[in-house]
Amino acid sequence: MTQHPTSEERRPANRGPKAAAGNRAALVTAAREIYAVHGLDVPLSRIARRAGVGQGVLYRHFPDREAIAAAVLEENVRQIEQAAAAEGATPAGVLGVLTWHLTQSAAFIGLLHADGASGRLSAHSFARELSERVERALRGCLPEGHRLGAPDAPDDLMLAVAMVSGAVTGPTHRERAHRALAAWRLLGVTVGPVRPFEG
Amino acid sequence: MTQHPTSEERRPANRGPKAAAGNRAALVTAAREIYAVHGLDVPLSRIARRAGVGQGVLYRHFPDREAIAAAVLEENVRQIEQAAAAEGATPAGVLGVLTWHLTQSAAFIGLLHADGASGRLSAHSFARELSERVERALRGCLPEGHRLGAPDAPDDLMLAVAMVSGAVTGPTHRERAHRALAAWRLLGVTVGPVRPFEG
Amino acid sequence: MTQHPTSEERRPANRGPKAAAGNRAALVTAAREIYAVHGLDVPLSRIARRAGVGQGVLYRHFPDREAIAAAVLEENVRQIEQAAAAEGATPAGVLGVLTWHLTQSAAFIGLLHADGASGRLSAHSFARELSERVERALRGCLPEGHRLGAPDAPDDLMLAVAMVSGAVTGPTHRERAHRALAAWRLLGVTVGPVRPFEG
Amino acid sequence: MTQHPTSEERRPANRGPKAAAGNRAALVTAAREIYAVHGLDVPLSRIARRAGVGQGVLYRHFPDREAIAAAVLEENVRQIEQAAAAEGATPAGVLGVLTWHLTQSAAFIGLLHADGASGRLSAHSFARELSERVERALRGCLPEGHRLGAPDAPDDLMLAVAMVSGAVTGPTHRERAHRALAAWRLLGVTVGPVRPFEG
DNA sequence: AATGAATGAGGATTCATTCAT
DNA sequence: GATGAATGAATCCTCATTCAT
Repeated sequence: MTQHPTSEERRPANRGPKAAAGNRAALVTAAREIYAVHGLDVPLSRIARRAGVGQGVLYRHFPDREAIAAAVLEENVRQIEQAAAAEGATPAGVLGVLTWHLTQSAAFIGLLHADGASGRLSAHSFARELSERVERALRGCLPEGHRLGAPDAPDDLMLAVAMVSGAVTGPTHRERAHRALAAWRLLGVTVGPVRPFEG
Repeated sequence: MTQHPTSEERRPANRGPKAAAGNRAALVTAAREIYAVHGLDVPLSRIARRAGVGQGVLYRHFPDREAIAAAVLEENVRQIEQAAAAEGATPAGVLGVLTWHLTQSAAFIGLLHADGASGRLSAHSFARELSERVERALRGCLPEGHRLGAPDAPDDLMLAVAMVSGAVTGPTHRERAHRALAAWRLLGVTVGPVRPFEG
Repeated sequence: MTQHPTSEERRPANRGPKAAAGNRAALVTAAREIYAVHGLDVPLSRIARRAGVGQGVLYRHFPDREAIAAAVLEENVRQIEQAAAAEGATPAGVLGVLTWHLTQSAAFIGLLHADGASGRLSAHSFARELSERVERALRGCLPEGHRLGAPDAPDDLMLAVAMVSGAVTGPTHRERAHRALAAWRLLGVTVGPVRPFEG
Repeated sequence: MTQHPTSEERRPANRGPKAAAGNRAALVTAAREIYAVHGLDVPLSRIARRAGVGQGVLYRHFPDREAIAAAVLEENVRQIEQAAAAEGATPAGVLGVLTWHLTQSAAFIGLLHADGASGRLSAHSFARELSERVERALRGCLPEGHRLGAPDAPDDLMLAVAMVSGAVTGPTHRERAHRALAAWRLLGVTVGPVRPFEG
């Protein structure tokens, strides 16, 4: 993840079989960076180029377009899980991490309203799985029987997350974070600092 | 000089200029139906085919991809405006109409969180315009100085709409409407019947 | 030729059958103006629009793309014939008129090296005809048995014209005229004022 | 996501990366042959087909329409440069090579009157560059201070070349060479054998 | 195991030409 | 006779995917 040039337009030599694991990581990193800026609808060749590997390597590690998206999102989800599992995790803190990821990644936003009629991610089981992992992580750190808002609102936890994800727009990270926080506030939910999880 | 129209083949009937208005309407209808299911990122040829016209007709009526999207969305917005302007309009009623459109059209959902980093619609002025028309319509029928939620949440009206749009997912209309209502309820907002505006 | 708006983007009403002759003239004028600027490879619709008529009118008067080019060029050739037939015509004067047309019209330049392998006009008999009319007009006003340059150079009159046409390039009329005159000078030919024929 | 490659059909053999150089050469050859006959305004797909490669290969090697034209013309220019740089080069000999290329390639003819109002090549810097390389090559082998024709004719070298290029027409190579020689003769310029440069 | 060229289908767009009105 | 909409083939170009090396 560090030994690979991430500036686009690099054409490195074949670094040999040893680089396999590193290549995978480089691809995920490259994909994350590109997805963050351009969304999921990007030529795969661009990801490979930015990762500094050939097209074939991408296909070796990820059988299709969804696989790499899943790998990128998996890292987001994992951080949220780690934040939830950490010593002294608070709901506010975990939601802060979740929110941070929402502001970082257009793809992650998409994940959380995946299964929408036009969702790029819908109809892919990995999206549901990842979404459920987020849900489990969040529930795990909330008080037993916790409910947001009105008592008759069903499934309110992930509903709230989806709602916030709908609010996260804007060109700059700062602006997106601002709107996300405003959204949580509208829901009456307190959210900790918006930041990545750092063990 | 660069075209070799096969001058031998049979041509389907040219239905003549009288068909122009009908064709335009057919294109908008076809686009709406396709957008509703697949979102805005659809081959234009598909729209033309479904409308039962040649590709050229689409380009004649709509100079580019945005133009037809704008035409489709404009109808959604117009209904909301009409609902807001109608005799005896109530906030709940207008929001019901708005919500109905959210449940009908993936494209309309997209409009209301346009300007997201990866938004298909962002960076197109028509999206901003339409979005502002929705805002004006809604504000016009709310009590003076109305605010949703917490008093320090900025710009809360459209923020709430964006949030609800984030919640609208699901394969069936029924399910989408259900989630939209749940979202409004989480925000503490009462919404009238979810239905199209009918003068 | 005068009653028709030549500014592009005009959409006049149907002016009725009486306008037929005027329409033809308007088309030729429009075509000439557009050809002068953009060359022959222009959408026919553009010509019709500039002429202020429908596409169909163009096809009524000119069965194909070549026909309108021929009509435009025919006017150039006619002026040269008139210059040659006029009272007190001199070779230098007629060549001046010819040269003026060369500097005015990319299409006319093309005519005079028509039948080149890639000539847009080649393979169309009208090009040969027009070219021959130019030749007859020029020969008619030269002294009997006149020859340019070396005595063994065959067909030297039209060869010289073709050569000069090859020299006529440049963005401005002034520059093109300058180069045309320089070309004639290289051939040792005296050319009168470069101007249109005015009876 | 926007592509539906028919994953069922048989694919022609992928001849592998080794074919790259050969493909490039095949494309240039195909382009030269087609340009010679039809000029530069040819569908790129035709070139690819004649070269026996897919469309994509053409775009891989040549990013746009100009690039392949430049590659083809560059070879013409290079031969002239080599002829000019060769041991014992004479003006007549170099002009013979130049003339040979004029008779071979409609595209090369076009290059030498590039910047005409409707010239396909004008406004492309590569055309000017190549044209200047021809000029330098010719000047380099002419006697110091050489001038063609009248002493007041400006820029007479390339003017003469342009003039000859205007004269080069005709269906057969023989005829084109004949007219080219006649043109040079009219200018009083002696030209050596019309043939390609062979080191 | 990596490279990156080749393939070709698909989508966007333009325009010659026809023809209902 | 005029209008201008409709048609759709042709061209451009992109990119997912395969595969020789």
